[in-house]
Amino acid sequence: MERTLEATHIAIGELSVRTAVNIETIRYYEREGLLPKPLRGSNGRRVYAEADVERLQFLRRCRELGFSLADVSNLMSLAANGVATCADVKCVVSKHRADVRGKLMDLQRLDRALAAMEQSCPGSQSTDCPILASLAQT
Amino acid sequence: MERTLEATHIAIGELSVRTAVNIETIRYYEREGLLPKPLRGSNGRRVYAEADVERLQFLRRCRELGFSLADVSNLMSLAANGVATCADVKCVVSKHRADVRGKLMDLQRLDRALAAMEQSCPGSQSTDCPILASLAQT
DNA sequence: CCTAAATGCTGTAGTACCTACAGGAGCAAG
DNA sequence: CTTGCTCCTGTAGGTACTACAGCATTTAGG
Repeated sequence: MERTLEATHIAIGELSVRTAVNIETIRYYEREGLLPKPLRGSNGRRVYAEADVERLQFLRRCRELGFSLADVSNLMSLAANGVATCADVKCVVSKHRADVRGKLMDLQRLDRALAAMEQSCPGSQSTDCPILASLAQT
Repeated sequence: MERTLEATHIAIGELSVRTAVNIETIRYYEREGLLPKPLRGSNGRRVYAEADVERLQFLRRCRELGFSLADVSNLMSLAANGVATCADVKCVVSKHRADVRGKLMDLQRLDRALAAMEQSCPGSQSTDCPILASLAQT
């Protein structure tokens, strides 16, 4: 359990803890090409370096912001080669935000409709429910 | 093409048109047990009745309100036996609405975060993007 | 009457993003 | 030496559809 200055032999379990990403998910990202195939120790186990921690943290933050894996892949290559302009990056973000706002409005409509239903129903022991009636309306 | 008074020989295509539900989706609902297995004509094709139109419309309306298929199944059996109380139905609706409101708040947080990112970025030809910087923050 | 288009059938696979095993190997501590 | 932990591969499941492939039948037009 020695890890002093040269901490560049990171096992998948430690990577998982340090990034708060599930081990199975890490392997999944590798299969999907979002993380590079790591080196393997003589026992066949994956060996990571600090750079992998940073890459995976980037990935996790993107996912928390709701970006698709395709978007994340996109953003990563933009970040990687250093050729990306602000305009390129902002475009990805704006598209995603438009998507989020669309979903937001859908959910707001939904919430209003459900609120109306809730209000219409006394929640009593009656077997004649206005909610069912409105769902069954011919 | 005769369909005058006794219109109780409905083909799946007509059911699809009348309910605005995809044919493949209708067959999927049947497989999942949300629609009863219909009669079959001598040619093996599905034959529906008016009651099926109503059931499928009920189903579609529930889906439009974002209920899961499990919830819909639940609501349908509540509606079917006539033993359901308002309280039972309202409980399903309220749970779902709580779920929707949860997602709504998640999306609002997301939108705020994305808006902040968008504002931080000039969208210029600069290759030093504040969005990438914030995503890569160590 | 014949043919072409439309409709229907079953069964399988793909979508997005993981998560959860099964069944096995290797290594360290007690 | 045994127990327990971590790790490995490969596969299946969940959600709600959608999209074929490959075939049979029905209907409309000429």
